[in-house]
Amino acid sequence: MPDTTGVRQTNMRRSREALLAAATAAFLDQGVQAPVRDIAGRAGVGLGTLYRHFPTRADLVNAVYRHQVDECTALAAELRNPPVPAAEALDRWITAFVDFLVTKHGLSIALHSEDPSLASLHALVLDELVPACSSLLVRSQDAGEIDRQITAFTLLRAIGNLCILGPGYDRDDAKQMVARLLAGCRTSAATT
Amino acid sequence: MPDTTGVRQTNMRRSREALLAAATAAFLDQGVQAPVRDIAGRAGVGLGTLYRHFPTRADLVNAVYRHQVDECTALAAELRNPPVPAAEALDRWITAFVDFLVTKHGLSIALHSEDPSLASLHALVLDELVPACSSLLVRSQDAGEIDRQITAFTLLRAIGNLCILGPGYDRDDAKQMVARLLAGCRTSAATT
Amino acid sequence: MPDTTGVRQTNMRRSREALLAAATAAFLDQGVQAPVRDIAGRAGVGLGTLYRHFPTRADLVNAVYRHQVDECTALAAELRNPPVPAAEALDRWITAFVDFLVTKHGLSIALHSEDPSLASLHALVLDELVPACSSLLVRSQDAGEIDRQITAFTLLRAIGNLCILGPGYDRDDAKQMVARLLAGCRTSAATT
Amino acid sequence: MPDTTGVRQTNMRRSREALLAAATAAFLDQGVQAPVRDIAGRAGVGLGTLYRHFPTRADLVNAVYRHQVDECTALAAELRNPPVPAAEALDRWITAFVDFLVTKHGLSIALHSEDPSLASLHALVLDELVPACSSLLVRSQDAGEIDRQITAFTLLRAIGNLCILGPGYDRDDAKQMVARLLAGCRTSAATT
DNA sequence: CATGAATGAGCTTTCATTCAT
DNA sequence: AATGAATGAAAGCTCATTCAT
Repeated sequence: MPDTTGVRQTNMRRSREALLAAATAAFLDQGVQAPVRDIAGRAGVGLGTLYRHFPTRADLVNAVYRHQVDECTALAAELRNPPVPAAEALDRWITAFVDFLVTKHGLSIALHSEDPSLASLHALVLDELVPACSSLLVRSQDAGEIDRQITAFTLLRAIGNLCILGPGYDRDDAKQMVARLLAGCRTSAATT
Repeated sequence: MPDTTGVRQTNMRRSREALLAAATAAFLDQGVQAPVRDIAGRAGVGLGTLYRHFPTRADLVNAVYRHQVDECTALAAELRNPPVPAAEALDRWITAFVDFLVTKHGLSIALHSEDPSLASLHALVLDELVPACSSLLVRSQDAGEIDRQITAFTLLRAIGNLCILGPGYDRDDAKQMVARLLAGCRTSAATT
Repeated sequence: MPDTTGVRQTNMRRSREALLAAATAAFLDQGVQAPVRDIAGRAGVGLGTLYRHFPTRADLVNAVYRHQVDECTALAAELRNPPVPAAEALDRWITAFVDFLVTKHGLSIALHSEDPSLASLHALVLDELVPACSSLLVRSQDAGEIDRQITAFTLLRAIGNLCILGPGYDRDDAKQMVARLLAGCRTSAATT
Repeated sequence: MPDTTGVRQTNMRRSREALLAAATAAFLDQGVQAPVRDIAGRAGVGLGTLYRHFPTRADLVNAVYRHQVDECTALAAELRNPPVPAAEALDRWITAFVDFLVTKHGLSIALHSEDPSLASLHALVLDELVPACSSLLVRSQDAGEIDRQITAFTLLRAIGNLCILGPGYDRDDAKQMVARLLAGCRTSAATT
């Protein structure tokens, strides 16, 4: 009996990744509501295969966005490593975060869905992204550069919102708006 | 046979309004995806009646939000009447707009739906709200208070986005974020 | 506006009854597991109609068997009316009950399904048939004809079991076996 | 290259037996409808192995119950050996049979399934259990103790039915009912 | 005009069965 | 021979839409 485990795992991985890619694309095209059949179809696999890898729709949705969130977190870790000035570090992370959001804007949209199957996605963001942002934010606040009123969660949420694109409101608009929001969060700016 | 035309028209109007109210409420509770049956049910009319008044779902959705948009525009007109200083006028209009959005936040959500049946809703906003905002915005820009880069459309869109609420991000958070965004739009603020 | 309520109710009733008949037949042919689609098909109505009348599968199943159980109970009431001797009354009721069971033997089968959707069916039997039987049984026991150890529930259950037919075991076999079981329940008979 | 035939056969046998045990357990827990995957899982073997040993579901079902039927037959043979009085021999065999049925009550249930894949199971019972019972039954009938009308098949079937347990109807109830049925089969008892 | 019963396409999910490894 | 990943045909159920009354 030859050991075929490696090969099989490779094939499974291939299926899994095809499904993730298909789902990502489908969510972008049709929203998070995209029928699983379509996703399986795009991925070139059967329905059963989809369900083997992602037993419930929520599992698939989460996997897709966890992937994206993970990339975000990793990005944050990288940016935290070199000891850059607090303000610049926060700026750069947010810039990267926004870049990420507007590129794979499925996330922004998904984050606002009322769909109960996305409940855990919100938790994910809370658990991963908020701390990542918080560490940099607090440093900026300690340096007296950002208003202490701002919380990482609210900031992320607002940025997430600003990155929901649409006709006539593109990536550059979103980036500009985020930059202006940040400017308004600096201690020098007057608030309501 | 008595002429019942008047009565009929009254009844139709009543149905129409009941449906609009029901749809507004339903979209708030369950999102724009609310089942038509629920809406008819809330309105206390039959399904056929709903379909008579709003042959397509888009018709209903638009009607609902046109109503809300109209209220917005009226509000803008009122605010434009007294010759207040440019900056204050803009501030107050936006404050009112935000108040409106976060109260009937169905609009914010609907504005970002990918649903093709909402295409005309976007046009509506363009045609009504953008001019309303623009008049005040331009005055502020002429007074050198707001950066000339800002367009009414982008600003409205960004504000609309910031007003998408969610758990942990409530009306006050949205208001604060909008205020900070506005602060960041002032000429004194540094931008990216 | 003509009052069409009566007509509509008639049509609904027709659908309902077609569904009940179809379900009864389907349960007989294919067991209680018969697909709802098949039942709707047999009834000549759409799936939605089935769900309108019987929102859950359990509702349908119960409706079908409640009908049968009700007939049983009515039968019992009739038999109780004339003041016949205790032993004869019990005999006749059980004879009728058996007749009923072996004719519409869907009931016997359904009663033994482990399907959780049939939980309420069991309750139904308990609530309706057990008392019906019990009244006659107790009279026989008071007359010293039936062993006091026997309970109505156990007796019904046993009879129900004996009436599960199969190839080589037909109605007459079941009737004979029930008669012998009853004979064994008389006080004169020796027990284990 | 060593001769691995023996080892292989041992492994196959092991798989087979694991599958039989697993299926027996599964049928008990979940009924004869238990998913094949579950059975393979319980047995700790792959799905392919299950299909190799039992190409059709009927094969598996039959194998499981043949095993149980065989135990029954063996039991019968044992009981037939010592020359006990006819009545007692029959009593004891039936007692044992009932004990067996109510313990591994999967059999009783399976015997009444309408599933066509169980057709051959009925034949099995006919071929093995009926003769076993018949030999003892006839002796009792020859001794004038049991009514000549009774056939082994009908008796077995009736007993099998009485042994279908359920909530409120346990082993002891079944045993009592069987005893009473037997009592009713004695020549002294009056029948319908 | 209004009603709501009926329809059936479409969705998620399960599971028997096949077959490459 | 054994494995289990993949397949796809159902099944239960929802809901937009039609249309007889």
